[in-house]
Amino acid sequence: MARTEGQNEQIREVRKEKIRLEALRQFSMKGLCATRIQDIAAGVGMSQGLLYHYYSSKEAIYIDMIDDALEKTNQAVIAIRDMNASANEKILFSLQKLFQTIEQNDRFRQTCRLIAQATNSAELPEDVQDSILQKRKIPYRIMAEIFLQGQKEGSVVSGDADELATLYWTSINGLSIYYATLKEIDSIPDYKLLAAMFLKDIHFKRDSL
Amino acid sequence: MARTEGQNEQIREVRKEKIRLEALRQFSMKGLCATRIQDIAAGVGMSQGLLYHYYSSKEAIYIDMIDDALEKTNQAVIAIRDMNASANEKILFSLQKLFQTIEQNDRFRQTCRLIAQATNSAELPEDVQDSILQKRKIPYRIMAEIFLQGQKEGSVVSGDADELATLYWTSINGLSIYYATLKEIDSIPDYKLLAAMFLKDIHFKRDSL
DNA sequence: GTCTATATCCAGATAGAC
DNA sequence: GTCTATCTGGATATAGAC
Repeated sequence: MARTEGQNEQIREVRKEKIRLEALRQFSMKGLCATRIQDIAAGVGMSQGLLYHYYSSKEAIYIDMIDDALEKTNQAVIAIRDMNASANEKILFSLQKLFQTIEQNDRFRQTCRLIAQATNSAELPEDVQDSILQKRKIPYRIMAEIFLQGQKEGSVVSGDADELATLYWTSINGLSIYYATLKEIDSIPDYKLLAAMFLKDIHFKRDSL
Repeated sequence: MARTEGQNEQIREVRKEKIRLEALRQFSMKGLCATRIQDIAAGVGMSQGLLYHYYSSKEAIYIDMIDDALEKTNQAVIAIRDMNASANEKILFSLQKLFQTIEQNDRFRQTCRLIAQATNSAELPEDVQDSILQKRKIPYRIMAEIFLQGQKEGSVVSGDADELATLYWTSINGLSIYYATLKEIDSIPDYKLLAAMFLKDIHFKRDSL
């Protein structure tokens, strides 16, 4: 009995999701160049030729992963900004969430690692690289807005808001890359330590808790 | 007139240093796999074949760069630890130096980027990767010692010293990677902001300056 | 020490049968 | 949709002449 159109569609979707999962895993570890299309196929459990029925090239898979990762990051940070809360709360909440996700979510760590690699490695065509860099700027810009809000409210330390945002994201980045390389995560620092870079009275609060 | 042995030796040394410089530049941008031996040769201004009279393989160049980078990092942090000073001073001094070097020294940024890539990308044979990870642990261990000293002296916040060291290096790492990817560096945050994660009264000091 | 030419290998991508 | 077999290009590494 022949398969219906709908069943084929379903097979495609399931397969494609498996490819994405495996591609993220491997790309995040080895980067674009050192990851072989054959390894991804083997990881998924399909032949190497079949992969080309889902993606037109290795690069296409990679770009798909990157776009997805950046898009999700941007959505998340926009949601934080639009919270009805003080900057102080937004900063603490975002850091708490980020630390928690770094600690618990393997896929999130892989995503961070992938973004870091894509941003810091120039193995893509220039136009693609540029487009990545543009999207990458959004979280920095939005965090700067939040820090500005905090400075007006008096909770955030003085200084250039863009620089504070840089410090925020580069620290998160360094941390998530670090934990992405560990086999097992035993402990992760207190997110309030990072908050101490930005919030005036955080150490006071820490000690009084 | 034939060249003497000494002159040949000298040519070799000059050439080798040029190769190292160019290899660091390119590896730090594109990683091991995406960097072609031919590009390095072209960057140095020599034929591709000649490179093999200086190094036995592409990987050999890479490993040489990594070892050198890790060695220098370890020496630097050991020198900080052995300073005759309070932990408070050691932490502030090291951060000040690091920020200054990130801002001013192109080669240093490349080195950081290379270490980050080598640590976070699994494109090397496992035994080499392991040896890198071992050497990489030393700065973390030593910073933890300094934080312990600081906790005894009362200047450093409470908490697991290993976690503080992790936060210290991952933040530095994230920052240097970020600046390594920029064409031009206009401004870099105040190093005292980072110090606020570790030192109890840093915000007080900042405001009073 | 330096170059050009070449051997060798391997991975990305395609073709065609089932 | 899936597989095996194959084409093709490109990069590492070597050989041999100057």
